[in-house]
Amino acid sequence: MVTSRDVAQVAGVSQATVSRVLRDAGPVKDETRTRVLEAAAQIGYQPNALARAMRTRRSGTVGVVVSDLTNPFYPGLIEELSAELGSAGCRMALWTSAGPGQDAALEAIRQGVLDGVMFTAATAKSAALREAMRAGAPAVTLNRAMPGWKCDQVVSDNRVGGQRIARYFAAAGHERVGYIGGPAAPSTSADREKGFLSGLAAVGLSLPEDYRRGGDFTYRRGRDAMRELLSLTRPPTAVFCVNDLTALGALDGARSLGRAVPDDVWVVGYDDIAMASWDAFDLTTVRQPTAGMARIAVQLLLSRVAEPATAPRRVTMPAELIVRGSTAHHGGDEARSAGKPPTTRARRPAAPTREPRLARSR
Amino acid sequence: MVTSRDVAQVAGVSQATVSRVLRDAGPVKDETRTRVLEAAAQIGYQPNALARAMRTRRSGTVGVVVSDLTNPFYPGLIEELSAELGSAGCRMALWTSAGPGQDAALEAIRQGVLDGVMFTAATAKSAALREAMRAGAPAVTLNRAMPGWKCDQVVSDNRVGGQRIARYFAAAGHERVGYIGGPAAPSTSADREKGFLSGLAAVGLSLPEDYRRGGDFTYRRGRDAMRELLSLTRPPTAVFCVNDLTALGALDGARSLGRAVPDDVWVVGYDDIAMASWDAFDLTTVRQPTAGMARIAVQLLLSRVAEPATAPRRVTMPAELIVRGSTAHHGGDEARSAGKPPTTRARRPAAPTREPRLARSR
DNA sequence: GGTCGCTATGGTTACGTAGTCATGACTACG
DNA sequence: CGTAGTCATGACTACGTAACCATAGCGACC
Repeated sequence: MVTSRDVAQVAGVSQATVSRVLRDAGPVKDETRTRVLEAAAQIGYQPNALARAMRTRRSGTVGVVVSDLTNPFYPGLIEELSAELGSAGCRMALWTSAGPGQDAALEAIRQGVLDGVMFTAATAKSAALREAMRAGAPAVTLNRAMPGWKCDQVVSDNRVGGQRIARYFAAAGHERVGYIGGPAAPSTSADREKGFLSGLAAVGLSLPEDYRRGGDFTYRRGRDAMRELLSLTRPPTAVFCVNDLTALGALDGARSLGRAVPDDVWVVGYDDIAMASWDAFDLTTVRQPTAGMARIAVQLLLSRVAEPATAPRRVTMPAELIVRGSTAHHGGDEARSAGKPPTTRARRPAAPTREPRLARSR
Repeated sequence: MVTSRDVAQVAGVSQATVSRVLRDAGPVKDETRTRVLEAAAQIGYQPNALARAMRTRRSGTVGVVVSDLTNPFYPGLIEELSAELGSAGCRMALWTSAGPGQDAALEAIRQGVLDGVMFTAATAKSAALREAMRAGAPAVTLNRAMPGWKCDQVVSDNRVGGQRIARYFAAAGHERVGYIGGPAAPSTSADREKGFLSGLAAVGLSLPEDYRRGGDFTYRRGRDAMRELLSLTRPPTAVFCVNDLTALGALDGARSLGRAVPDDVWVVGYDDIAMASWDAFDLTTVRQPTAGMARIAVQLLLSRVAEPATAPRRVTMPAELIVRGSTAHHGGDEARSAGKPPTTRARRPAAPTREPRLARSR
């Protein structure tokens, strides 16, 4: 291994000067600087990050704990986090919270290998987050609001997102609306549900227990829950699903019972994962600004690494309703008479993606 | 921070003894051991991984470079890698090869923060892999065969996988078969294509240029390519897609033209991603043993970390044809006459997943 | 012309651990 | 009972870097 001492020897200076040059810290004569840099390049010197980390107590690595990579929302988020961290000169260590991932991340914090942690799956019961904060590690929850927790938080406005969908349903004249939810603990599902309920209440609609199903963010549960809803004697005509994966299952559940979407029932999801825009689904959904959320999460975390004592911050970003073919022509007779082959689902040729509240198609 | 010296002081021993106890190395009296362990627990000692890494030249972190997280095959693989690495006591640092990810991983190697690297997106042009090996870092390519490269390699048998599909098509009586491929560089697409072609040749079938489309592993390209194929005057009756994502696009492309799957055209993918078994797709595909591949990749990498001089190894694992509803009732009139509502795709109620070569339904 | 202050640099140490070497206590054996 | 060998432990150092402190050189100012 080639060390800064080797560089010093080649350049004819001391190791201290090499360190100064490479960190661009302290006064160095221009001529000396170039001599050192040339020597470093010549012998292929790369600073040892471990030694540097030990000395500075800064590892340059950020931990990310993600709940479930099989939900495509998270891979997208990770890609953006990875890009942001990379451009900030940081590495990313990844754990999945399934299994011992949370504890492994916590262990890494305690062992000093992480400058901070990002939790994308935190709930009020998260022992790992609590312990991480107790250990004094900078921590950010991403996509999770943690009321009362003294950590930085980045979320999109799930409550408003849910409200919008309620208004969207109501504006289209739906009276029997259904809801397929998620686990109780995550703030995402809780907030979306609260927003949806309050939005319904605001327009004079209610959500009977019959029209309300629990879920677990998965395709399978969405499919089964939708089948249950559509098997009711008076099934809902519009169903909001707590996330896209659930909604995709709901779509398939509806089709498996021979119901047409959107003609017989509207389906709306949440997240705008890539698949939502696929032809097979063409799902109306709410898009979270994941790129912006990732960028802000990284900013918050790194600023807290630099300045640990700042007061906890919460950033809430707006969400956007994306209208596609799984809604919007309620009772659309023009679609049924379009003369399409029987094996093709009726679908609007192009879906507008703006002005959600005005999107009613008749 | 609490150090091993603090533990030593509390336990009334030297720091060296604390180190011996915690690494379980060297002779230590039982009584001393318990005293040290109690002291460590009492003051909440956690060894500093950075200092340990610097001393041992072993960071306990493995780098993973993945090409494209939006292809669900990779999240699945990562989850399994994460679990395997975790149970081996290693951390995982993740980069995406899009953007500067490859170089960032290489930099991490040179800076000594990684014990080794896993490349899931390597091609013959991979500068990062070449440089990593030149730097002497243990490296494993996962899901990529690199003929002539002196690195450990873990792949499934993509050639045999392609051959099986050719035989499967031929056994069902298909004479006009199509192929939607992938980029030329990755061994996965190249081997699947070679296998498919040789399999066709073995049963006396050929693949005309018209029936052969290039691709890029994406849904969109699969959809567009399928539309092109089905717009031919004599379109293929069975299409093999180089991966599932392409095949899902192909399914939607076929439907968008009003063609029924599998009645008008069979579609087969490769990877068996979670979505392939969804009702909306019900895709016949080839399953790679990802869990086993991940386990072996970790084994190979860690064994090379321990013993860098061993000869490069390549492990090829078998792939398995999974038959679902996107194939298997070629010309199935019973499906067309099933009386389902026009907006629902015809589909077999339950798909057998075994005995591929005998699966023809008439 | 002496002192102050600034620049440029080198010597040295510390980060927390693992490993090397030395040493004392104790056991076994002739 | 002396010695060889083993066990148990402590003192010390090195890993590669950053940071602290000292110092030499030099110009400016009174």
